[in-house]
Amino acid sequence: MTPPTSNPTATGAKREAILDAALELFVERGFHGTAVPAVADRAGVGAGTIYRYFASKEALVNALYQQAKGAISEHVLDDFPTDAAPRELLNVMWTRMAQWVIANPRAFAFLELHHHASYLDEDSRAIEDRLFGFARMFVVQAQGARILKSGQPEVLIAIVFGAFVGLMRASWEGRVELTPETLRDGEQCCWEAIRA
Amino acid sequence: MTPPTSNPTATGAKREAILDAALELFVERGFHGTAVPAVADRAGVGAGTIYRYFASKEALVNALYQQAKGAISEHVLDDFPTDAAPRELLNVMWTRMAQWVIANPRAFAFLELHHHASYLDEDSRAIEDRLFGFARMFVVQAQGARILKSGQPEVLIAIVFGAFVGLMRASWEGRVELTPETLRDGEQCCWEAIRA
Amino acid sequence: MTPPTSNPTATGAKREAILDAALELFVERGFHGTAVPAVADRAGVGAGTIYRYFASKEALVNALYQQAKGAISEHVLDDFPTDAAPRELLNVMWTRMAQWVIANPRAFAFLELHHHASYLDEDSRAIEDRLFGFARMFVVQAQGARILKSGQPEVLIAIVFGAFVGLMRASWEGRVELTPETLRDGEQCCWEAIRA
Amino acid sequence: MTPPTSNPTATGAKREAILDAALELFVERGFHGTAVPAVADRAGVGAGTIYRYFASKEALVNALYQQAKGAISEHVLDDFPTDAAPRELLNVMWTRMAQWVIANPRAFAFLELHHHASYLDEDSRAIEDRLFGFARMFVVQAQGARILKSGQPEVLIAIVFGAFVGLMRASWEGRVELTPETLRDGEQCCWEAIRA
DNA sequence: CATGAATGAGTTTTCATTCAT
DNA sequence: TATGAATGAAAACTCATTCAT
Repeated sequence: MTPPTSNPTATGAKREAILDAALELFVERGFHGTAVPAVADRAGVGAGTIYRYFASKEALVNALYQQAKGAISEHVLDDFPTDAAPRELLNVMWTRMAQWVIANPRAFAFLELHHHASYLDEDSRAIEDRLFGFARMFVVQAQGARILKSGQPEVLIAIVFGAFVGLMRASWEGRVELTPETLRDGEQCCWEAIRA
Repeated sequence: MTPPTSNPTATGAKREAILDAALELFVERGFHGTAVPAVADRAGVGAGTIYRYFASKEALVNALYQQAKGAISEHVLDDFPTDAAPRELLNVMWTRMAQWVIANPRAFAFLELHHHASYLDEDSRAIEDRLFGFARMFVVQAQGARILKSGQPEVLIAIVFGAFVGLMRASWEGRVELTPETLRDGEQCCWEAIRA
Repeated sequence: MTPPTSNPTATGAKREAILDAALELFVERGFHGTAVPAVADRAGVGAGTIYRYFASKEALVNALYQQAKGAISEHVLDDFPTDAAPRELLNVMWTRMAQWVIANPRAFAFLELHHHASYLDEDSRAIEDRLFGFARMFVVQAQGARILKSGQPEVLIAIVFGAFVGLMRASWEGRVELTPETLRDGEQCCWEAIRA
Repeated sequence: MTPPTSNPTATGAKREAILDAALELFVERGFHGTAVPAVADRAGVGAGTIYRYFASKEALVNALYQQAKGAISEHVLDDFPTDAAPRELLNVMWTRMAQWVIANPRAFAFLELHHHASYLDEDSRAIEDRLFGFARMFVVQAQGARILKSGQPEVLIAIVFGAFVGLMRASWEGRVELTPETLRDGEQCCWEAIRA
């Protein structure tokens, strides 16, 4: 009667519980600082169960990384208004990134903390940073139109993304509150940082 | 002839070698991912020797943290031209920070990676972020004088520091080259980001 | 139509598949080196199914041992020509043993490798070695008739069985080929080894 | 004062204790049936200590195998009277093998039980069986001189070595006592088994 | 002072066995 | 009856720390 996909204990429930628990603990204590049985405990499963879903602790962290990186990219780039003006493009990207971070704060923290870690495998590294690629394309266009400052496009991108991350970190650490105004102000700062 | 306590290369040589080795390894592999004997090997000392200088692995990482945080603060704030105009203050801070990071790239990476880690002790957390405090003071003053954008001063600070870190990370990861022009451009972006 | 208990392929098919798979794996990797799920995989049954036929992994290895030991004894001793001359008795025993080993090479290897293992239970140990008992009886008789060398009968038996096993091992390891001539020559050697 | 080599706790004492303990346990319970901490307990060292001397459990079993195989070969072949008559050659080989087995019963059992095991590495397999090579050479010579039976030399060798192993196993299992007479009788049986 | 061999607690991982389906 | 997902006890192995030299 109940469709299988709506059953909360359906296929994948344990896998999700493990991923959730691992995300929390890897953010709190780091990869090497987190013992597999601790993940199992928090997920409410036996220690051996983790190895039915992930070949190793490394496979688990990589699955988490690829999932999170894919999810933020998809959220930001889905139906992206490619033809909009640069100011509007910044607004869309900034707003969508902020939405995703607010909805998935731990996943964002996880991505930041595990960026370029030695236990990430080739697949994780190979996930081209689609956000970066997109951003670069638009920056180059807008530089051509003299709308943005000239110079290496990577510098402008590093500044905007850096500022975004700085704001998110300030929020985790309780130094600023992420209100709509704060976000809008931050976005405007970034626009003025890069416009010609 | 030379009194042992006054010979800087003799007395502190091993301690320095241990700190250097630990800095490298903690950046490469993280705190929990680095074995104490590995630090000893890279430092060229016996494993037991580390415990003559540091009570524990945690004490070592905290010493490193406090040393690095103190060093960058001192480099930036020493003889700080408190009375200069806001644009000049940003220039001094940005330039000195960049100088220190270029001279101590691993130490800066270490500070970024180990920020707020669970194994940092009270002393490490208690190092008030003097840079932050200074910056906040000037931002508030300049906001009062309508030179900077209004709003929470922490937002402006998060944006500028975030952009700085973003630029440094882009440099480690080879996406931008840290030339004097790049740095000057980045600084100018930040100024335009925050000025009223 | 066919009563289930009399259908040899239906009723015992899974049990046989499990025994066959276990025989292969125990020979390849040893008892402790073989995982129960690996046996299930090779047998083409579920892991839980094994426990419907055998109470434990130990029960499985013991069933295998007793089956193999019983089978070789039966093959050799069935309708044994008790009254034949010693030379003829050796021929019958040697020939039948060789037949069985050629037909059941893995079972013979299994018996050799698991002889006196700590996980064999009392029943397995208690299977009096009927071949041994028979052989001893004939050796003692033939010694009495001055046809075989005098001395402890167990020495002669150990030599003949040892030589037989040596030949079989040389065959597994590819050092000799088990042709009818080879077997006949080996038998003749053994006869000359023990005759008075 | 005391020369280091005569100090019972000198270099290697722990390594020897580990090898001895492992030899006993591998014979009693097999490779996979023996836990590393059990070896450590019996050797009177900490579990971690084993890994200071051997890279892994596999490295330990291989060291043991190579040591034992080398020792028996050396004992038998050292100063071998190459020019003696075949009957004398058999006597020397048989007697020396028996001496070594009586002095090192567990090591011989170990070699028999771990022969061709899957966890032996290339080096262990590569130890050419020098005894075999020697024996084959003499058998071929003696066959040329019509002193031994003709046919594949490997068959005669398999029979003699098989008989020897059979006798040793009968002794471990308490079926025969290894007196000088028993050994001499066994040797004579083997001679009559193979002579032309 | 400096060392590095030694250790046992803790880590990742495997596996015999159970049990809900 | 048959299954295979789940498990926890136990395996191999690592490493922070100590201490005899």
